[in-house]
Amino acid sequence: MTPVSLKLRSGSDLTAGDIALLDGLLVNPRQLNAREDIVSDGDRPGDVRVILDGIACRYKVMPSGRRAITAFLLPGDFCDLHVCILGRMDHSIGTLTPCTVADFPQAMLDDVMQIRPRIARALWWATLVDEAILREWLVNVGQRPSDQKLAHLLCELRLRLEVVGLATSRSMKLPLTQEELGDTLGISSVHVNRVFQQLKHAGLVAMQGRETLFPNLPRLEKFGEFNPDYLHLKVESVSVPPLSAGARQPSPVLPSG
Amino acid sequence: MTPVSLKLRSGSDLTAGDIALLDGLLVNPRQLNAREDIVSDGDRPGDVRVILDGIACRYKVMPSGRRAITAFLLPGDFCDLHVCILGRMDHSIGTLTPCTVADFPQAMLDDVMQIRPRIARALWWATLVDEAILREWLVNVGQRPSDQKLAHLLCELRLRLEVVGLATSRSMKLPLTQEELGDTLGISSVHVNRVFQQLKHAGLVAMQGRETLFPNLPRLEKFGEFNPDYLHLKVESVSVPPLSAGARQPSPVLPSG
DNA sequence: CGAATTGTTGAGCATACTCAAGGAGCGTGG
DNA sequence: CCACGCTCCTTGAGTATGCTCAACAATTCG
Repeated sequence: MTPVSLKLRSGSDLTAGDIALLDGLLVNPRQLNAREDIVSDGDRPGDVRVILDGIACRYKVMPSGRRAITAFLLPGDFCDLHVCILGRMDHSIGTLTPCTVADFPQAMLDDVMQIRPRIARALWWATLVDEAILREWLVNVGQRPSDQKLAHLLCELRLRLEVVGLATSRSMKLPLTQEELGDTLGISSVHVNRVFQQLKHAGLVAMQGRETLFPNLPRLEKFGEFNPDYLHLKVESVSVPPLSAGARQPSPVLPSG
Repeated sequence: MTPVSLKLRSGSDLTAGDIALLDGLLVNPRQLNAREDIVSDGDRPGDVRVILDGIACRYKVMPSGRRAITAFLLPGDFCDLHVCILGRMDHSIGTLTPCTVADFPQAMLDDVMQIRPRIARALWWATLVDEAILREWLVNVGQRPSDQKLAHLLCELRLRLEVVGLATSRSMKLPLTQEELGDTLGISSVHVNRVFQQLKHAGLVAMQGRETLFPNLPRLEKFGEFNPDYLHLKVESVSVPPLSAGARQPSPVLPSG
């Protein structure tokens, strides 16, 4: 079973037949090095790329030369489902680690979506979850102080990796540099470093070689205000008790008119 | 013609018949006051809501009580197309100004998407553009200094309003408070005020009553690093290289008939 | 006209940035 | 096996951007 079906199963209802069909349609698997583009800004790719192994990212390059990372693509994620409609890429996708990538031929995609409504629905679901993640990142990056931003991002990555079998509630292997985390959170790599140390000193994370350890995941999730609802997983969250809205200041947001 | 078809026509190819059908399916139009919720976090709404007039927003409320605005919904925008699949709202939608809202019955939606592939495609397009806007906001909020953030947001709103006939290249009527702009950009309302004044003094924007004027739109767009490509409008703008004649049409994703 | 909301300004402070230098880890080649 | 070079991490110092608090002015709306 590929990470694709692992992932889609986590949020939708696919039968064994659906899964076999899906996995069989992934063609032309290939290895890419770290720091290679899978799809570049302005491309009009024909087929849809899927990540089978490794970590990639969506990114935009600012006029200043700074890179803004807008998504992490983990095993099982689709790179550019949307390009079939929008035509041209408005951002690039590049590998962060060495990756295995496969293609999902666009013609097959059209057929499958007609013939297997459950699969069409599962792909819709994946697209919409990507959008929900974007909303959550926007909130994270826009509104929280850096220590909470980092905590939140670590929690999300851990859970998404767990879905595809690459993390546990205790640890994950996260081969990202502090600069990449900074490009994601909109803070400098120097500041990522300092904030990371704060989290370590607070006992919220630890490092063991290249493994990131979570000595106290509930506390980390509470600190990062991480509520996994936005990932829309079927499996009710393992580790997370509902975020007690321990509202520090229950000020109204939309005053009743 | 409703703003819905105005908007969808700007990015996809709808026939007069499609448009008449779409507009006819909007039922139960109603007036809402400013600062009312259209859909609330956790809801499982049945039908899809559409904004016909006024400005609404998606927002999340942080544990601190702070409101994070993740999208503006302008006339012609769909509120919650995605809920059909994801089930539960992971954020709220509320009016910012008095609004006219109508419903698009979910059953109709399913039918129409099967029978009219062009409409299905247009709705897909709208969803994907929403996602592209989110990516751009993430970059804007995460990476740019406040003055550029504000400039960029103003440019986007102006263009989106122009699409539905509510702005020109000279001016727009934007009834948002500085606090709302701050909740969107992740900066305080006080700072919005100061930055706004900088833009005015620089001659990039001006106010005339409630109209926002653009004395030098190209300069504002340059300053805000605004490149409209991410809105994926058909009307080709500035920097977009020409589509080669006889360009291959991207194949449809949903059944064509 | 009065109440409420929104916009404006100042002062002091906190968060996060830049620049810069040094250290640790790792792969490569002599 | 060690030396080298590269990348990444770490730390310090000075600075800047943006925040909070607070007061007041202007505008809107009932």
